[in-house]
Amino acid sequence: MPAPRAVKRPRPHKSDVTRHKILDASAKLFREQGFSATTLRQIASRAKIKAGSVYYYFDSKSQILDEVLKIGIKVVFEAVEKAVDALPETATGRTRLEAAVAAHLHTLLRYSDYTSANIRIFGQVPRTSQNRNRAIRRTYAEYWNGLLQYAKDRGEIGPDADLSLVRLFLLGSVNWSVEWYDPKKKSTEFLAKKFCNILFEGIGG
Amino acid sequence: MPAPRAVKRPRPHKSDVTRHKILDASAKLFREQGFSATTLRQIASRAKIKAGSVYYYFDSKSQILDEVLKIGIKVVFEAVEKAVDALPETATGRTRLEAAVAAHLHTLLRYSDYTSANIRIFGQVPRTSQNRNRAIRRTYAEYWNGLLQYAKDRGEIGPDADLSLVRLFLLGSVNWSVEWYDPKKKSTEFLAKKFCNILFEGIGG
Amino acid sequence: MPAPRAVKRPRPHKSDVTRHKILDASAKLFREQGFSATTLRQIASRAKIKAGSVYYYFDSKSQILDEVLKIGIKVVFEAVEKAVDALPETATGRTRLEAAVAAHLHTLLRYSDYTSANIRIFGQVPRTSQNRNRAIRRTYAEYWNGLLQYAKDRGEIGPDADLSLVRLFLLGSVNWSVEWYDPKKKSTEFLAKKFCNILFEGIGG
Amino acid sequence: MPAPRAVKRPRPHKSDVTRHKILDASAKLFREQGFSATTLRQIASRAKIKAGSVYYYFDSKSQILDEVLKIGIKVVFEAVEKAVDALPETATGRTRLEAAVAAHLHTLLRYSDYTSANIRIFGQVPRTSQNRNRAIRRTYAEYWNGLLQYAKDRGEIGPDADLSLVRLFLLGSVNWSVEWYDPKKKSTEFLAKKFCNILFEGIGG
DNA sequence: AATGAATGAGCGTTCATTCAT
DNA sequence: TATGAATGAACGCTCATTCAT
Repeated sequence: MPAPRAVKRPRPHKSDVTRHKILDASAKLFREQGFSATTLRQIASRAKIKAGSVYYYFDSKSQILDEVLKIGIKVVFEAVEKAVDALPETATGRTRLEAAVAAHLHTLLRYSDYTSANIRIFGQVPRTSQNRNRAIRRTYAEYWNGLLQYAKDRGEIGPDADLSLVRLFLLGSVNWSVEWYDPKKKSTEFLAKKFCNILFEGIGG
Repeated sequence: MPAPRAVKRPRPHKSDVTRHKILDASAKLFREQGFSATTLRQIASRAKIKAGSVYYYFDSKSQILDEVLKIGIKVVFEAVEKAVDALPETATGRTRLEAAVAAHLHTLLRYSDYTSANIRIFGQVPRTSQNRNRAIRRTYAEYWNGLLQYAKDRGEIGPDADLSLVRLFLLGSVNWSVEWYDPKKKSTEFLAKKFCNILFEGIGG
Repeated sequence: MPAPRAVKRPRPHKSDVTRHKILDASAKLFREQGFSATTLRQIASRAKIKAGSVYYYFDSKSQILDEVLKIGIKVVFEAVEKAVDALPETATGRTRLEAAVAAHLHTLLRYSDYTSANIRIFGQVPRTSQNRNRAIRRTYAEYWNGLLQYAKDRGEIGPDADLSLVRLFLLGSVNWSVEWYDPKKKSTEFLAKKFCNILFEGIGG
Repeated sequence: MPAPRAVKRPRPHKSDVTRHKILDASAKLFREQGFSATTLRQIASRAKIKAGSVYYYFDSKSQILDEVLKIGIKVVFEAVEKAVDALPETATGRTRLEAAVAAHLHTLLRYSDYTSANIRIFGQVPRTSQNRNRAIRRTYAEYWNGLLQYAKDRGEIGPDADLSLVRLFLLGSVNWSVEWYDPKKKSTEFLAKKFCNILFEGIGG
């Protein structure tokens, strides 16, 4: 997850600002209503411009979608990487996983409409858009596999575990939280801890 | 969750058949494309009738949605209950949970477009329709809480576990499988077993 | 205006009854909403049958319209003729006119939905239906011309009066009352008297 | 009834022109066929735009109706007021009434599709639209009452006359002319004169 | 850089009508 | 005699998109 956008364009043009407003508005609306229930006019209205102006920045509604989907993964990927990298080299595999889960959850539930939009709508979006998002998703999945492999190599995960399945199991729980999470009740850090506890120790009495 | 439809109407009218075809077509399409990307004409075409005829059976597209959502929970609820009830009285809490997970997964992934449609689209559907589906969803959630409580009471689940959170964690993983499951790779029974193993024993080495 | 229906069919078949119910329902609805805003299903529902059954009695919606329009004039024509014929031979032209106005008003405002429907909707109905109603309307107009001519011949109407224009003026006022008449405020007899007073004596001080 | 639109917007936008074309087309079609028999596509076609474009200017078909109905009364009101105001202060009540009738008739029969549409369709239009038109209709009726009262105060109308009834009688005749008037046969001025003669002197021999 | 105006395609829905039963 | 089921055409309306300004 390299190449922060800011390197390319140190001082954002006005156009960059508007472009961002369109994307922000779209992410929020896609997340709330889904892609096809969201109209260009809703997007434009939230971005405080007129519908026609959107086409100065994007060729089509599905180009906006592609960008939103891409940013959604990019943002969560960067956050997770950053959280793991911030750990001391001596950190255990489990500590790393906990940091990753916490960062993923925080991004998904508190920070980024792009990520939550991606997680929520991916399955209902036109297949062509899904396909365009698949490469980056795969890279992100590989990163998690790496995290799990690291722990397994160090004996923190039992030798019989099917890591792909574990990843699916863990990220399933985690992503599904977008459907029920209420920020007034629990913090994302608390949740991350609990999820990792269950994952590692199980609930058996 | 009893009441098999067949008892009420032993010989279905022609109209019942068409009504069912409409619902089946809708469930499949909603599941694939989401609610608002699905058109009445697509539904009609899959049901092999003309678009106008749909209105002989339903007042509106969202009435179809309501019915699809309702059936989606009803069907999985009935399947899970039936699977658990089929167990001997002596079955452990964990066995019951495993049977429940297997039945839920099978219904969701192999059997019912209604259930998978519900799980997939609920979050992107108009709030009014969500609300109309909430009562039965709550009942279903209560049933799972009961299953977990049973295991906890018998000491199969540790005394500190927050059962609501466990349910969310477990059903999250399970429901999320709708996004990645490939019937050619693993059976739902295998998956159920694995999920329960992770849940109870954890992956710790 | 001869041929009372009962002569042709002394004992009405059941079908005659239903046919009548359809016509009654149509007249009422056409009068209230106009022709094209009235649906076959509304008609059927008021007649307590199903929409398809209407076609056992009529070939099309506009055939119903034709019949309603025809009956509308027939009924008021018969009522007016009867009222005039009931007068003694010695009755003056003005008395005859007053009786005619009273009968027309009563039929239009209190008695027949067919007549009020005709008066209200004629101008907005397809030209073909208008044309089919024109013959009987002309006959009715001639009858009024006769009434006026009778009065003029006897010197009750000034020799310079253009009778066609007088008829238009009088029947205009009278027919327009369908737009404002409130049965709780004035009787049709009172109105007829007033109208004739204005027509004959004017309002000049 | 003053307020010439032109003062507000000296140079009409292109949009104003199209808006007007839509209203003109609607008034003409409503007048000819009634409200509900008139389709958006007919309106658009007469306005030389596409059906969808109508919605750039109006929210709904019934908003067009409301505007047409309002303009219909506004226009005839303004014309009548202007005609009466053009008379010398010394003009008699009868002269004023004659001018008013002439202006009303001319607007209704020769000048404004809005006014003739209003007069013809009001009774068959949805009640909600009727109600929205009622305020301005009432104001117009009051104006006529004022005209009649003026004549009565000066002794030109007999002291026993019920002015509301007289107004209904007169305007009934006048409005009804929309159903039979043929511009090739008589001028509206001629008709106005005749109507007032009958009204004031009656036809008595 | 942004918009007002317009469009074409298609949407959910209605409705007169048909017809086997 | 009447209806349940279905249809085809059209309706009011929405929407992504275009483009001159």
